[in-house]
Amino acid sequence: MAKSKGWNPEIKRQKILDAAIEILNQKEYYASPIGEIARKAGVAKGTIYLYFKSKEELYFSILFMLMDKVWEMADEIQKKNIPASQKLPLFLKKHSDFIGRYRNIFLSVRQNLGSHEKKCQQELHIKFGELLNVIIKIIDEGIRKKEFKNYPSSSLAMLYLSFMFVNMHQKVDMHDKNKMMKIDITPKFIWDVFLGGIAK
Amino acid sequence: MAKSKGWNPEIKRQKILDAAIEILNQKEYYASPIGEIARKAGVAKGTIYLYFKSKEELYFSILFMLMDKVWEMADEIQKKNIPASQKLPLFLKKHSDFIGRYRNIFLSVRQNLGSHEKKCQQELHIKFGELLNVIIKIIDEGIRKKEFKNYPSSSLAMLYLSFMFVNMHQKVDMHDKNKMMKIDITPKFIWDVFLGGIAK
Amino acid sequence: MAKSKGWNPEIKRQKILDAAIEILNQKEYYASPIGEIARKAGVAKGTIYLYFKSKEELYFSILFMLMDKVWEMADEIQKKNIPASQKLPLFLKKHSDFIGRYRNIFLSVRQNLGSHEKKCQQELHIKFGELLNVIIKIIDEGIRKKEFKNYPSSSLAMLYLSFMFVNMHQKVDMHDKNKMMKIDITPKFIWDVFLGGIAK
Amino acid sequence: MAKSKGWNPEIKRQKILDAAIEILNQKEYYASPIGEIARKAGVAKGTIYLYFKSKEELYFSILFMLMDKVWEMADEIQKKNIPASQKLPLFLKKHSDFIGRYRNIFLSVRQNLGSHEKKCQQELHIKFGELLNVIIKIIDEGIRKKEFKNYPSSSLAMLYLSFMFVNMHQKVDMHDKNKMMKIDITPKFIWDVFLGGIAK
DNA sequence: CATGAATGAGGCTTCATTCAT
DNA sequence: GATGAATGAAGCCTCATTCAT
Repeated sequence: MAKSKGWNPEIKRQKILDAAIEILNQKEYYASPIGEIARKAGVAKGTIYLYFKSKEELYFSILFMLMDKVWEMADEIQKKNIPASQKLPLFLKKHSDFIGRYRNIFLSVRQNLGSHEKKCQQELHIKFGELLNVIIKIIDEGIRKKEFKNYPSSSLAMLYLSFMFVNMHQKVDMHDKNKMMKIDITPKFIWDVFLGGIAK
Repeated sequence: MAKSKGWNPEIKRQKILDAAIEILNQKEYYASPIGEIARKAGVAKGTIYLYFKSKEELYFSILFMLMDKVWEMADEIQKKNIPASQKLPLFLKKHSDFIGRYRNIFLSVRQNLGSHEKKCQQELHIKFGELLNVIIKIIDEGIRKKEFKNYPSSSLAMLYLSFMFVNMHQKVDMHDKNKMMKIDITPKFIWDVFLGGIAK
Repeated sequence: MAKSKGWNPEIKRQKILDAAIEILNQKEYYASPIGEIARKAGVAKGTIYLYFKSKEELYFSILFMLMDKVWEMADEIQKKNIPASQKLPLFLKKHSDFIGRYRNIFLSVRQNLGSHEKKCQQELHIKFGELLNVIIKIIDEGIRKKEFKNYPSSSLAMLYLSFMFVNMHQKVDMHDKNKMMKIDITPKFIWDVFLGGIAK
Repeated sequence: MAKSKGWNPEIKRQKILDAAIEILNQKEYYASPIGEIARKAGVAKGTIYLYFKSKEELYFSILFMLMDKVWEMADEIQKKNIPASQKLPLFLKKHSDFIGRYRNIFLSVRQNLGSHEKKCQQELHIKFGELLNVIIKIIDEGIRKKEFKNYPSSSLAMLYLSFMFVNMHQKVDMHDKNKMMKIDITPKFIWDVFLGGIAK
């Protein structure tokens, strides 16, 4: 801040984060060398260590950033003046695009929940709690307004959030019919089921 | 000759698999050195390579085994002479314990779907297709019998299967209330929502 | 010797040697696992260690055997009642077939002259000396009979023996003419040059 | 930038090459661990991989370098304005020292001609062809000028080149006389025989 | 004698991290 | 601040050798 000739450390930091996100979304953490991230970011390997203490910190910085963005989306929607039964599908749709671009990173979060780095794991946990909280608020509101059944809101919110990780638009091999089948799951479909159930 | 008396390759193979499963369920593939698996299995590193061609083959053997078991559960239930609307929650309940013990391994499957080792990836894909197929059969049956709405059965099956990965009985930090909250999601709860929806 | 039911350890020993020779002639010593030799010989890995103290001893046993055979060839020819100028090309021709089949093993001898295993290296050295001796005898005889010039016979013998390792019937890429060229070196050609020189 | 002052990649590369050459000249490729080469070069194991993609590439770099030097020697002599019958012994003498220091490496070339790494093997083959070509030119010239007999020049060249691998100045155990004998083969001696033959 | 499962040392290679420039 | 050469720990895997059967 307030550096002389229009140079901004935040910009370089972001460049590194962007490069890392792109790579970490394609490959596993352990298959994504710092060197490759540095090359894609257009900086030297050593430079990354000026902005992040370690590879792990870089990784968690990404997760935090993404979680924050998801939280912002949810929070923004939560504040809207529309019924809860419109907020939830709206958020589902909005973040489905967002998540789509970062699905692998998010999946790895869940897998790594329970790793070493205590400090970061905890913060991640907290951030997840905050997100869950926003959803709970929306659901509580819906229940209060008699839009939703009187299920425990936290459990509903948890179930709802797990839809974040549903693979949309999957292609699956169906062996006995000997051909590839495209299974189109849309946010709208998920919401319809979540709202109305499948029972006739 | 020589392997006469009390020697059984299957037992040792299983010992290795068990050790690997335990470790791979805690950490990522890349964070689970063969040496650690060997130590836990009580054998030498080299011994593992008598039973598995490579670390990757060991990994996929586990995935295949687990997928097969899940498929068997589903298939067994599918053949029962009860309505589809009882089959689905039954499967959900039955495998929820099973999955619980191996959740992280299953999660890593999803993350890694799309990695290197073409041959194995394909087989995994096929196995997943077979599992999906069993669920589709059940749902198709339910639709035919007018138990379920007329949604595309493959999409419903996919959504249903994604419940496999829902974290049951979660503990989550709720920051603004400054305390840990236990969120109890049971198979029954999931099924109630899936069947009847949340709309009042 | 004198075992009961017509069983002969020498036969099994030879079977192992034959298998090892075949493999060691195709690949390097370090690229020829004992296991592969055992498989080709139709015995168990452990069995090899009943006949040879170590892989290295097996290797040297082969070298010794081959050297002995070459020596026998030379010695047999040396004793013939023909002029030295016929003995040398005869030996050249005879052993060129023999060597052809075992060239790589022989080449590795030269390369390994100077390794660890003092004991074996020394014996190999001695065996080479004995072979050299036979050739020297022939040449000395030729010199005495005025067939050959009065060069130091040991040096001539050494030079002569080095022809053992000439690659006969080579195919070589000639780049500037952009095609493969077959270079046919025969024992007779070598002898003609050795005897008469290339000067016009 | 940063590599500014006293740093030269070629120097370190050469240091590694020198160390590798020294070791590879004493032992087989497979008996020469990268670790030992690194230690002799005074660098860490990992450093070697900054300059060479793999152990195999390091090995072939050495072979290429040596082959190039031999080729240069030959080419330089070929261009001289002296009769072919002086060029050949000159080359023999000049490279005999050079080869002497690297004999085992050269021998391993011959042994390994026909191994894995297709790409490198082929380049090596081509380099050998180029060297052979220079010698052929000299011999062709000698034949044209009636210095040499009208033998096929390629075969003569091949035979001539095989003298590269003759062990000069050998010490051999002569067992029946119970003493070590020194056999002094000089380039001049080889040339005398090659030129004039041994026949009286 | 014969077997082959088991061992573990040791080889190659990758990559996070450091540090002199 | 920025760089990237250097490091060396650590991972996967092979294979000579042993030993219980």
